[in-house]
Amino acid sequence: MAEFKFTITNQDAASPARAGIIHTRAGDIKTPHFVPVGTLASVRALDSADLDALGAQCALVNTYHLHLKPGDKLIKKLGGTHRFMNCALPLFSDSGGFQAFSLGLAREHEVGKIGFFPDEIRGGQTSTKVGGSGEKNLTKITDNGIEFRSIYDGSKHFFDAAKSMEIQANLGSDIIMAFDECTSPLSDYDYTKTAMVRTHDWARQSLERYDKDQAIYGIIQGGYFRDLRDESTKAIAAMPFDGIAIGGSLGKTKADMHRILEWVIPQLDERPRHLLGIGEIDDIFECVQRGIDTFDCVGPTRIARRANLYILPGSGGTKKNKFRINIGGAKYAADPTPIDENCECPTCNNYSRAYLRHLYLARELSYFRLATMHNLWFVLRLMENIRESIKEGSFAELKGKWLG
RNA sequence: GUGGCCAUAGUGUAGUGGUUCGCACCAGAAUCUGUGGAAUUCUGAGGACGGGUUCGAAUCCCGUUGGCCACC
Repeated sequence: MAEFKFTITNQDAASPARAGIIHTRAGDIKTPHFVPVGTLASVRALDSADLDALGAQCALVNTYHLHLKPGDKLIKKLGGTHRFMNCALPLFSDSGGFQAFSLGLAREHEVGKIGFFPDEIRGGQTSTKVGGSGEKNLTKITDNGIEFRSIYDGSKHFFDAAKSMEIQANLGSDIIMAFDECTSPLSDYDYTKTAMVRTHDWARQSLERYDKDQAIYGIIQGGYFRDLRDESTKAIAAMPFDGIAIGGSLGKTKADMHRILEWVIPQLDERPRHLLGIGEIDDIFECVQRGIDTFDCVGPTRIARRANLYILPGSGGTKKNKFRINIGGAKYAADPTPIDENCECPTCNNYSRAYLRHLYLARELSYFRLATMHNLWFVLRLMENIRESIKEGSFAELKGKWLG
């Protein structure tokens, strides 16, 4: 903790956006920055050398998943996560609290963090699982902690703040998260409040039990309820965390999410602010503008594996998203150009859309790496441009250029 | 040449004398936000050809064509 420090180098004049440097024991992170998610001590399809080559400054690993596989004690025995995955970059770890949601109500109701109801987002497509006949809830949550079922064998695993801190200490990550309960957009006020209150208790317990050589972020909850967000902001900000994360359900639309940030961020001091689980292209602009320093999100890497590759606005794009093409599309079958003409990533420097489409359809494993490298490169370069623009006072201009 | 078997979507197959032929792959389009899931959703196209039996045939019968197997 002594080695953890956040320096704000530039404050945007027109918005809460800011550029800075998070100094961690494992190295610096220039912000705003996107944190690639490597749940199982690996950003899917990439290795640690790829991360360096792409210019990633850090990564995020997961407590629940690594506890189950291969086990945090084993990782500790092997010298910690950095050594285990041969990655020197600063590592964040999530507390496991998100799995209260992802393995719980999210599974049951098929909803995400931003709770568009499935019928709304799917444009009339119907699913037998929509609305609540989904899969089994693998969690049982009480004020004492969360009982998880293993996704592998159904065995029971109980997490409380102490356990989460112990696991994260074993993992040896540099920035850890306080144990929390992430709620669903379908949760009502009373439930969200109950979850928030125990998250605050767990935050205090986390502070008592964590490894003081690590830096720790507290997590603000409260869903899409203004008074709960206010209460949670006050409670978490009053605790001696090194940084503040904003978690939980972010409402039903992106506008709701923006509003939540506008409620919360003005009440925060200068500690680094992390937005958990968000990171589409437009979100990055909107949230940086509202004062977020770091993001983690599976989006760029997951959609890459599922054929969606980023392109600059104005160079095509799918009907609904001008930042992506679907490389599986028939129109790319004979396209000799790179994914994006202006991209200098290792994939675009060497391969055509036609080739990538072929690899995708043929289910060649190389596709996953090439696609993931491109999307990650794309987002990381975007973050670089955003940092630069904040320094030069041209953030609003850059945002306008991208979002139009 | 003789005998037998077979013919259903681009491919491989299921099934029944009676509303719009089931499935898989495939193809096309989409979804994905602190990663359970190289996952999910939607869409597409079908009974070789010619006769016959029957109220009704993709289903039963005959022939043609094509394929497969065995024997000579």
